[in-house]
Amino acid sequence: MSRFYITTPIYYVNDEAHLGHAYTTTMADVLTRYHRLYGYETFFLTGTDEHGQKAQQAADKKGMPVQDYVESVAPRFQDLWKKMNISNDDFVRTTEPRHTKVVQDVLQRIYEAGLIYSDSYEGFYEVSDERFLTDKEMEEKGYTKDSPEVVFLQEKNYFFKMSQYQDWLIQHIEANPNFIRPEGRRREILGFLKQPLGDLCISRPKSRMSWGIDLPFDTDYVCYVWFDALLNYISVLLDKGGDEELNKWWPESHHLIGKDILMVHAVYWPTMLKAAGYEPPKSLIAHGWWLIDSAKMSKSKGNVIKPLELMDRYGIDAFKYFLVRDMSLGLDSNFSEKAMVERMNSDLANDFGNLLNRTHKLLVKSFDGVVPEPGAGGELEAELKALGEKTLATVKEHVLEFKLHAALEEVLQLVRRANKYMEQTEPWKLAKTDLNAMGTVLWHVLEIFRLAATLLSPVIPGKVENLLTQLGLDQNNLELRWGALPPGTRAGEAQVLFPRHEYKEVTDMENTETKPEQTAVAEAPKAEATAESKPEAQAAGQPEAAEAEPDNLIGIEDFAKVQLRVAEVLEAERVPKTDKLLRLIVSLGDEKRQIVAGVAAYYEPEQLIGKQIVVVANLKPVKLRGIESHGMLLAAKSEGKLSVMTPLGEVATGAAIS
RNA sequence: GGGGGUAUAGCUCAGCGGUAGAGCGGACGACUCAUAAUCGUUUGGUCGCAGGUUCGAACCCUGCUUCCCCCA
Repeated sequence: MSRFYITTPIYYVNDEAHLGHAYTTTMADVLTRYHRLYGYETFFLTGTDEHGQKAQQAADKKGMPVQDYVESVAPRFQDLWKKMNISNDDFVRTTEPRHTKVVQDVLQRIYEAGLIYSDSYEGFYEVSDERFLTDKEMEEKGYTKDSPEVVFLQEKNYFFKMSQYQDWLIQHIEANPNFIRPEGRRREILGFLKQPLGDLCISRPKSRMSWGIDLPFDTDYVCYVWFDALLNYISVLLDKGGDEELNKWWPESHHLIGKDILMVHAVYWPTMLKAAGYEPPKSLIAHGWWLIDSAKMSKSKGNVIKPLELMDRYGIDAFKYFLVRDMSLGLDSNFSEKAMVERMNSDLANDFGNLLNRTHKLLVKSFDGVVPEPGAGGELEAELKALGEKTLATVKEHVLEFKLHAALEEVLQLVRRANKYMEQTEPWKLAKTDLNAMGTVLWHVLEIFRLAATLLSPVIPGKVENLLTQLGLDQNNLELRWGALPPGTRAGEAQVLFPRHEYKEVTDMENTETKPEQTAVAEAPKAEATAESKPEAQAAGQPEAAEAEPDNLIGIEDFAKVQLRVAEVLEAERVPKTDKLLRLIVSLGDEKRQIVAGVAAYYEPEQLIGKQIVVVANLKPVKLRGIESHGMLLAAKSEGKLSVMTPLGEVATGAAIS
């Protein structure tokens, strides 16, 4: 039996899941489901990377042991994949003994083979980035030896003799054209390997960073996170069944990764495996990024698309369909909600869903919902059969080359052909003249639909289940051959499979329409610096309030509309290219919020971190510089000075203010 | 500074030596079984710029430029 082993990167446990994570995992899932459909034995692995400084820092900030912290956040990814109906076979966490054990075994083995040596290094170390900087980087980042961001360190470390595998690696890449895909990425790596390859530092002294896997030969050190993380791809297999299990899957192993981590997968990883006595994986597939307004998606730009929100609004299957359909392998794609809605409407609602709906109605009206026996059929029907069979073959070709977007387009062509066929034959007219002919038409339309549904089932498994019910079929009817639709089955209730969605573009017009709140909020960056009268004006929603009549007194009920709460600032950073805005992540005790505040001219980000502040909690979210701001902080301003409001004594974060 | 990718219709992309393509969008028409759907017709491009090779270049070569990635 053919096999297929696919992995996603293990995601950093501290990261909040975003579109990129959802995309990679969805692609891996869809590829796995296709291979299953084609009869492959499959293994699909994903997981979380839980070691390293960032997890440690996050735990410290919360004042909890790092292991506890990791336990608390690790389920976030698992829950998301469950919600997204992802069919991974296993979920590995790098803090699990089954993983750490293998990492130590491999380290020990490489060490004993004389492939690890110790050396000392000195230089400036950037704390936030966990790495040493070159002189030039120091200069570029504007650091001096006294900068708080860097410390001068001299330390001994362990190095893996990666350099000695350079020639072997070049040869391997050249001899295996499909090892790195797409082709452009392969050339990139080969270009990189023209320069001498260095050795790889694989240790971190515990004095500096202790959250990691101990080096078995020197317990004063922990293992470098990448070395640790990469081994997940084999640790699960080795733990499960030793070399036998590994040998079963490894020859058919594929790593699906983002282009940003290609270097470690194409250079570190094969050489590590080689040193440990294993073969490189069969292939690396590097995909592009989802760009938003052509900018890289990043937390600091605040343009992080939250997959959960979009899924709730548009449905999981439609969302996955869009992701798979709209990115071509290897290239970056622009994400826009508009493009997504258009894609879902035209492909899924209009072409695919509506085909089922119109056929179902005809079937019920003229055949009491029972799938008719097809007649012999003529040229048109022969053409449909030929197209169906061609589509089966082409889709499989595309899938085996990881070209899922092309595969989906192929299926949609088949669906469009079926809609056209109905216009050509007009079965609603045949209902009055020739029921046999109508039956032949309906059977052919339904057979195309069944075939298309089968070929889409890896992408929209939930909806396919629904549509099978509507047609009175089940999973066994998802056969990959023309003609498998059994006449005589009785259809179930009709339902709209994919509803159409309207996309409302947020235009300037609309912004002005909702003037009372919107205008006020939109000016928040300026306003916050002069925030005194803000809450009242906004909560009341009264433009008049801003005009400040002499006796603009309000009742207690007006004040009660404003929810003021105590928040703790967890993170703060400047919004790039602005001199007034800070982006804050605050805790309200039970939830986290992102707030953009116009206080950068008065406060350094560090001054606010850890402080308790007062925020308006029930303010409508608004985007400032493309960053969502959910709430605003209170500050007093006088004579060009500004002071952020803070409670006089210690109170619980999230406490209500009245 | 070096390496690599990318640039084709309003949008998303395919084509990679032989008369510029698809889907979406726009316009017009047809139909009415259907989710303002579907079907047909149509609109629409000095293929980033400038040179070169060739009988012939979107495609090969050289040099620029845009955006992006990697390395230093």
